[in-house]
Amino acid sequence: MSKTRRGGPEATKADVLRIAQDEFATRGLAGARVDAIAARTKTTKRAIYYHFGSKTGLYIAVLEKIYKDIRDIEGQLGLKSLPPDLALRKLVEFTFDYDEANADFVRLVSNENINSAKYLARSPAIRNLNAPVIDAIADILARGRRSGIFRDGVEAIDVHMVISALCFFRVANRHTFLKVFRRDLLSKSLRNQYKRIICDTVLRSVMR
Amino acid sequence: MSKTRRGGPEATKADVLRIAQDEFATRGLAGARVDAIAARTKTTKRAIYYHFGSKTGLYIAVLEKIYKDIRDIEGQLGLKSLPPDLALRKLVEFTFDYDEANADFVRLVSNENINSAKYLARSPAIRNLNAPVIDAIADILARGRRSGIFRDGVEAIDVHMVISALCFFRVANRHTFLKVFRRDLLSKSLRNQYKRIICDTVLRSVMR
Amino acid sequence: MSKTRRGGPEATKADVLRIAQDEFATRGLAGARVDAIAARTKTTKRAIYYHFGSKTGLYIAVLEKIYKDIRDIEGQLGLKSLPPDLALRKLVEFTFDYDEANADFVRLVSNENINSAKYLARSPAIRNLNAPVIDAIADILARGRRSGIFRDGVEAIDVHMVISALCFFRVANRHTFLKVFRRDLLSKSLRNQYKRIICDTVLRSVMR
Amino acid sequence: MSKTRRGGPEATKADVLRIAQDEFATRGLAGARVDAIAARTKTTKRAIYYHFGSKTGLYIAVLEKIYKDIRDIEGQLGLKSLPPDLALRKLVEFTFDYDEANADFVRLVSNENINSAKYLARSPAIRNLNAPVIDAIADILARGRRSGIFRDGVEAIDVHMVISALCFFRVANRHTFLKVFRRDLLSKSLRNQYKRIICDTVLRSVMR
DNA sequence: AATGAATGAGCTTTCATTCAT
DNA sequence: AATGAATGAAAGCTCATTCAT
Repeated sequence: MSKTRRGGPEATKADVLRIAQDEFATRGLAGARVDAIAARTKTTKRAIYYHFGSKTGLYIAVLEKIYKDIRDIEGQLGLKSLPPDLALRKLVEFTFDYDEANADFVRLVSNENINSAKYLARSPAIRNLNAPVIDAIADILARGRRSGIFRDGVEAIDVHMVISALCFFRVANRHTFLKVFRRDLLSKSLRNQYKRIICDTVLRSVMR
Repeated sequence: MSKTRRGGPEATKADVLRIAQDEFATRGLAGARVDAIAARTKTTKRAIYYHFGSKTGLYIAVLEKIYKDIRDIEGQLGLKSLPPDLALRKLVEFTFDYDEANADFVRLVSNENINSAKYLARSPAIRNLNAPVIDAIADILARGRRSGIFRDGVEAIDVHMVISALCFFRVANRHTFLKVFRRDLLSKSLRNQYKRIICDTVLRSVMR
Repeated sequence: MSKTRRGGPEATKADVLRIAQDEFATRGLAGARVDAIAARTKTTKRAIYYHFGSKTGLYIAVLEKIYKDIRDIEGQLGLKSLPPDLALRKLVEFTFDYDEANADFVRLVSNENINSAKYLARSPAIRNLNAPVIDAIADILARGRRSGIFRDGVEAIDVHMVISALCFFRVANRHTFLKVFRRDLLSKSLRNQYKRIICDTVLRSVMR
Repeated sequence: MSKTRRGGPEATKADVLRIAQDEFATRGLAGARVDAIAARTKTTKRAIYYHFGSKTGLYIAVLEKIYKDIRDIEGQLGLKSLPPDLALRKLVEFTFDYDEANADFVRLVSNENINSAKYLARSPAIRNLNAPVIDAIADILARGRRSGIFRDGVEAIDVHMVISALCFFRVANRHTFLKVFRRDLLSKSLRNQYKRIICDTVLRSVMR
C-alpha cells in the first residue's frame, strides 16, 4: 500500500474510524448517530456508507481496530527477559496503564458485552486473532513455579482474568463508583495507590 | 381487546418495571424501545408515559429499584456475628452469587457507566442511599487487625473495589471473554473454581 | 399544525386510498413515492404509515379496494332475468364500460402481473373473494344451450377470459397501440364501433 | 478481479441488453436497479453508463430491440402464399406462440403502457418502424372477401387488435387470473385448448 | 385517573449518476 | 475508449411523545 497523500482514502477511513470510536464508546451502537459521526469528520455521511456499508459495519470496523491495537501491543511487551515476579508486575502495570489510557476500549468492550458480543462474533478478523497474552502468562507462571516462588495449580487464563477484572473495573465502573461511594478511582492522587493495590493483589494470588 | 389489570396501579408499575429492567439491561437506554416494553407488558404504552413520564423516567425508576434492592439485601447480611476471615469470605461469596444471579443489575450498571452515570446522578433516591457495605467491611477489617490476622493500611472501600471488580467482571465481561479466550466464566463446571479463586484472591490481599 | 381533518379517520383513509390508487396506477409500486402521495392528501406521510404500516401495505390496501369494488358491482348485474344472448351482451357491455371508466383498475392489474401477482397473493381479503361472474356466465351458457342458441363444450371461465381480454386490452394497451399503429382505441368516435366488434366477437364465439 | 471481455464492445452491449431486458421486464423501469443489472453482467455499472448514457437510455434501447425483433419476424411469415382462412389461422398461431415464448416482450409492453408509452414515444427508431402485419392482414381479408368466406366491413387493424388482445392477455394477465380464478392460462395441458379457442374466436369474427 | 389515536422530527439507507484519470 | 472511486439528493421508515377525551 502506498503512502497516503493528504486527504487520501486511507486517511479518510482512519479519520472516520477515530471519530466513530469515540461516538460508539460514548453512546453505544444504538445511541450513536451516523449524522453526528459524519459531522465531526472531514467526509460526508454518504462516504461512510460507501466505505463501511452500514452503521453496524462501521461499528464492527471500530471493534476490529481496537482489538487489533491491543493485540499488537501485547505482542511487544518482552516479558520473557524478566524474572517471573517482575514480569508479572510489568504485565499488571501495563494493563493498568493501557486501560486507563484507553477508556474508549474499555467502554466499547462493556458495550459489546451488553450486546452479548453479537458483533464481535460476526467479525472473522477478531475471531482469528490469537491471544498471545495467555501464552506470556503461562510462561511466567512456569518459570515462577520452577524457581519456587509461585504456587502450583494456577491457570494462566485465570490470572489474566484477575488482572483484567481489576484494571478494567477501575476504568469501566468509575462513574457509578464515584456517585455511589464518592471515590474517584481515577483520581491522580490515588493512582499510585491503586497501581500498588492491584499489583499486590495479583502477586499475592500466585505467590507460594 | 384491551389489556386487563390485576392488582391495581402498583401491580401495573411493578410489571412495567420488571419488563423494562430486562429491556434496558439487554439493549441499553438508547437501544430499548418503549413499544417493545409495552408489548411485553400487561399495559399499554400510554400507561407507561402516564406512570413514568418518559423513557428516561422509566430508566431511572429501574435504576432506583435495582440499587434499592441490593442495598436492602446488603443490610441483612449479619456479618458482625462471624469471625473476620469468615465474614469476609461470606461477603465475597454473597457478591459472587448476587452478581451471577442478577445479570440485569450488572449490565444496567455497565450501561450507566457508558452514560457516565448521568441518570444515576439525576436520582435523589439513589444519591441518598447510604452504602452499608463499606461500614460492614470496615468493621471486619478492624476486627481482623485487632486479632492480628489482617494487615494494617488496608481501606474498606478498596477491599470493596477488589471484591466488586472480580465478581462483576466475571458476569459483565462474560461474552467478550468467551469469544476471545473461548472460556465461559459462567460455566457450571467452573463455578466452584472461580468462587474459590476470587475468595482466595480477596483474602490473600488482606491477610498479614 | 398544518393539515386539518374533516370527517374523521375513515374519511382520511379513504382520501389516502384514492390518491394512492392514482399514484400506484400511474407509476407502479416501485415508482410511486410515499411523499408524493402524502403531498396530494389531506394528511401527512406519518399518518399513512400509521394507518397502512408500509408502502407495500398501502399498495395492498389499494388492490383490495379495487378488487372488492368490481366484485360488488358484478354481483348486482341481474343477468338472470334476461334471455341468454342479451344477458351475455349486457355482461360484455358492462365490462367494456367498466374497464374504460376504471383505467386505474386496469393499470393496477397490469402492474400486479408484472409483479407476478406477488402482493395480490399476500392478501387474504382478496384470496377469499369469490368470483360470482363465473357462475353468472355458467348460468347464461346453460340457458343458451338449453334454448339451442349456444354451442356445447364452451366453458364459462374461457368466455370470461375472452371478454376480459378484449375489453382489458383496449384500455391496457391503448398507449403502445396508439404509438405503433396510430389508432386510439379509446377515441370517442370509435367507441361504438369497438363496443359492437367486441360484443359480436364474444357472441359469435359461443353461438351455434 | 475485474471482469473480462470476450468479443469486444458489441458483445458487451448485447450482454447488457439481454440482462437489462429481463430486469426491466420483471421489475419495471422504476423497480429495476442499475447495480443489479451490472452485477449480472460481464461488465461494470460504469460501462453501462458509458454505452447507454442513463438508466432510461438503457430502457429505451431494450424497447427498441424487442420491437425490432418482432417486426423482423412478422416480415418473414409468408402468409401471401396461403389461402385466406389458413393464412389468418397461421397468423393467430404465430402470435399465440410468440407471446407465450416472449413473456419479456409482453411484460415490457405492459410496463410501457403504464408509463403511457412515454419512452416508446421518445424513440425515433421505433416510430419509424412500419407495421407490416397490418398490411398482411389487409391482404388476407381482401382475398377472403373476394372468395366469399369473409364478411365485408372488417378492418385489418381491428382484426389485429382482436388477435393481439387474446394472445397478449393470456400471457400478460396470467398471474392475477391464476390467483383470482385458480386457472393457469399457460398450463401445458390447456395449451391446445386455448390455441383452438383463440383461433376459432378470431376466425368466427371475420367469417360470413 | 386513565387511555386510544395520532404525529413531528429525524433516522438509516438507497440509487442513479458524475468525477477524475 | 474505458473505468474505479466517490457522491448529492431523496427515499422509506422509526421512535418517543402528545393530543383529546
